[in-house]
Amino acid sequence: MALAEAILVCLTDRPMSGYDLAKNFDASIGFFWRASHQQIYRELGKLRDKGLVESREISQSGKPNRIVHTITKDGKKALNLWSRKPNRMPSFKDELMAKFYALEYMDIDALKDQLTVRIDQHKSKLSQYHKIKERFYDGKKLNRNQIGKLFVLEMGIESEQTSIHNLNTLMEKLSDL
Amino acid sequence: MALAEAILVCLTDRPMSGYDLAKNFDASIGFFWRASHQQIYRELGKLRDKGLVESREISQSGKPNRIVHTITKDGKKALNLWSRKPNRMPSFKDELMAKFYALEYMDIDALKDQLTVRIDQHKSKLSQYHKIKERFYDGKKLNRNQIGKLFVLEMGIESEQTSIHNLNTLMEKLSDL
DNA sequence: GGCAACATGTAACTTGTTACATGATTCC
DNA sequence: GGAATCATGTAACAAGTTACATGTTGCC
Repeated sequence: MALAEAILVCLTDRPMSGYDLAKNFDASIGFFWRASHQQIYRELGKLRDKGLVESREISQSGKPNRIVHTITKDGKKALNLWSRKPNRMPSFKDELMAKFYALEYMDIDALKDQLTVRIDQHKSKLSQYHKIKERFYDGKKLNRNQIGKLFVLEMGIESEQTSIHNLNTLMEKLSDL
Repeated sequence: MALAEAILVCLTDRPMSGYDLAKNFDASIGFFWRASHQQIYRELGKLRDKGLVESREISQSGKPNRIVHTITKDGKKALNLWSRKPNRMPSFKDELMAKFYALEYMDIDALKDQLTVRIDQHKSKLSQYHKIKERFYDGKKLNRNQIGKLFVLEMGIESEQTSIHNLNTLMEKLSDL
């Protein structure tokens, strides 16, 4: 159910096309929700059927036409309703960590390479978050919606830093083996 | 694909029934992989078909019979192969955090209650991890398999602590709003 | 000429969730 | 008498992944 809400949440910011949403998921809400463009297009269809978003096509010369989706009043009501419902356990899945659970059967050098890759990914996320913070939040007057995003962004920064630290420790331990 | 491997990883410890696995997922590997018992039973059927586990029924008086699954040589080979493959991006989904992304439309008091629930869940995870550490790892001689598990467990402890800290901060910010 | 970005989608498949179903034993 | 634990499963549905499909503009 919650992909629908994640999309609605994004659309409270501004009307967006499926393509915009897919990129937006990677850039901002992607810290706590991921979705591929196929999923997003499918879900947008359902949201339109339920009247939670309104879609209109915008002609563009050269490029293909965009279909821009706007959240409706019913969509906003749905968000408020959702806010009062209890949450599912956050889902978290990490293959790399699972591999450490059977170290005896693993190729240790391969794991080290994979750790390096993972650490780099977290570093690039971290610098991305820092850039977003500087650009859109630091020293700006913020409304309630923006403040919520800033809170989550700051948590994202903390949690990326912790991940990098923990993975570096793991790498050292693996090397000392 | 990786649920199969998560199950195999658990079975490197000792042969287990579907029921054992479901509980084990919650207690230990659950930090980085979750699965319901329905998923586990379905996947065990596939693993048996591929010859990666062997299953035999054990009669019990009173209780229903258990079907105990043991990892085979092919299963161990599959794990080693897996260890050399690159990992997917870890998947992470959190409804509660998503809600902060559209604060304007949310019921703030409801969110505070949900934050309290979440913090308690992390606290109970943390104390569970501490107990496991004391009981099975502290002051013990460990083989390579156990060392890997300890590494991950220590990461789990760190990351629960960070979560609790971050969520408390979030709660304060929400109250100051 | 080739690749990336823009832009939307379908089809087939695998995973994950929810609800249902059975039935004994133990504890309160 | 009722709930929890032990133990295994099916069926239906929702969510997520992978591969395919199309066609333009702009950059190197």
